[in-house]
Amino acid sequence: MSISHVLSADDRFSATQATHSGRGWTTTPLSQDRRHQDGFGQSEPTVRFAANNEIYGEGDETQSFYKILSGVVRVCKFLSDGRRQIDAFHMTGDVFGFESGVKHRLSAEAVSDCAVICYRWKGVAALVAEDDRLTRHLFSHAMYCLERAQEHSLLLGCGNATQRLAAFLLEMADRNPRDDIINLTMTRQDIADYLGLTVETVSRTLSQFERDAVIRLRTARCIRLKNRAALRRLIS
Amino acid sequence: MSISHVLSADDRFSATQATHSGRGWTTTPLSQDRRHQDGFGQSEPTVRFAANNEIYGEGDETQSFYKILSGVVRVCKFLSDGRRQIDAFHMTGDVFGFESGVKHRLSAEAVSDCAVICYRWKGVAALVAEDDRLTRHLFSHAMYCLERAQEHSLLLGCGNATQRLAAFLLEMADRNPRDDIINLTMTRQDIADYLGLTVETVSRTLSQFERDAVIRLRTARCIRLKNRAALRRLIS
DNA sequence: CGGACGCTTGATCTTCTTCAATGCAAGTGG
DNA sequence: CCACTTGCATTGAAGAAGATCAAGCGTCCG
Repeated sequence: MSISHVLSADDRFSATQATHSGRGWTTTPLSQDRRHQDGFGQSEPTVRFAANNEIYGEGDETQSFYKILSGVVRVCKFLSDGRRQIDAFHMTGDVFGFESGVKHRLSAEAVSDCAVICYRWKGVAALVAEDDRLTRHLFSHAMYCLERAQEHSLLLGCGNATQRLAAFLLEMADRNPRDDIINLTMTRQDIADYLGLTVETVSRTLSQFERDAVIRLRTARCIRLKNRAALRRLIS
Repeated sequence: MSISHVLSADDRFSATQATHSGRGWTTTPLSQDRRHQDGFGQSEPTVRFAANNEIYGEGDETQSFYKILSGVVRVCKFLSDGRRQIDAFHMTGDVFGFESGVKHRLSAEAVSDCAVICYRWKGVAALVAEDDRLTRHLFSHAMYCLERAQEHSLLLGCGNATQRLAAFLLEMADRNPRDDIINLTMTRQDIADYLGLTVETVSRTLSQFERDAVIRLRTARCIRLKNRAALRRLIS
């Protein structure tokens, strides 16, 4: 336990604390309702964020990184012309906000109501100096993030709208392999900003998938995969 | 020295070994003409690759990672339909081929004739276990690569052709800040595959930059930046 | 010299974006 | 309970950016 559990995706805290009680969400980082003993020599606060609230902003100091207990988070960058690129979606068990610089290069926002553990730290150097075992964990995590970032580049560089959405659906299905039902927490706009497309194109492409009997749109946010193989064939 | 120099971009070996003597390049990983004492407890071979030769391929075992003494390397992925996405270009001093998995997920090829130091290893775990100081270096390196991968995603997701090329030129200029002259080692096709465009669009956009007096194309591969500010304004 | 290769340029076609309208479900207030 | 608002999603029509197809051009090198 102690340190190593920080980065393991499926520790027991995720399960026990995931249940949140109705309303009562806070709009700014407060409401620490329970503290974890986490091997950092101090207890770590659980913080809740309401949907669409900022967890940290571009330029904020990197005083903490986070682990999701429940909910979905988007990490994104805002451009001067108002557009937005979403770098990644993070779900229960994921660690995010872990950057080596003094300031965050990206923002993080709650897609849905969220509960996260907030790990305070004093920069990579300090952390690494005091604990080699943790270093190794964070290291693996960095390499994992790197792989995912590369895959994302690949998708954006090579794929057309159809391929991007196929890849996106498979990615979401992998995250939550409960039969073939995907519960999208994010809006079409979020998906568009993640895939470098427009809302309209996302919507049209999903509709086309449904006409082709590849998926079933039970509701806009609840999708049933009817033909995974067809999706895989699209990206190949 | 010893370990830390492995990942420092500007160590003295880069300079002394960069001079290669005309022809005589090998087509496969051989020709170790000098060995470095590198703190790994064994000497590290210098290997040379001729332009367009493969350094490692997708699916090859990750037995080594590399540091460039001279030349340019592209790290890329080939798609089933014959297309190619270039993930990154690496130049003198850069480390590449460093992956945590058992097999390489990408290929690496020499863009120009290259000389690289080849560091053999037995996986991240083993390396990390035996040397904490090295771990920290590799860790920083991973975080640096992650940042660059994220920037690349951002570019591919949000930018149009003009913005992608502007960013590319500035990136190249930063790498080799010798006045305002950029010596591109790579072909237009390489650039296109890096930016998710076609050769024609790359060529047209560069021509447009020249018409707008933003750059001067002294030759196809030698570009003079006449108005850096204008390029920066394009990406903003 | 001539062929190969890489680069540029033009004309056309496709795909995605943009603009605009409509639909649809949830929440609110009279 | 029903009108009304509001936010998100879908759909259509028009436009633009980039891809594709097709020549040409320059340069390097045998």
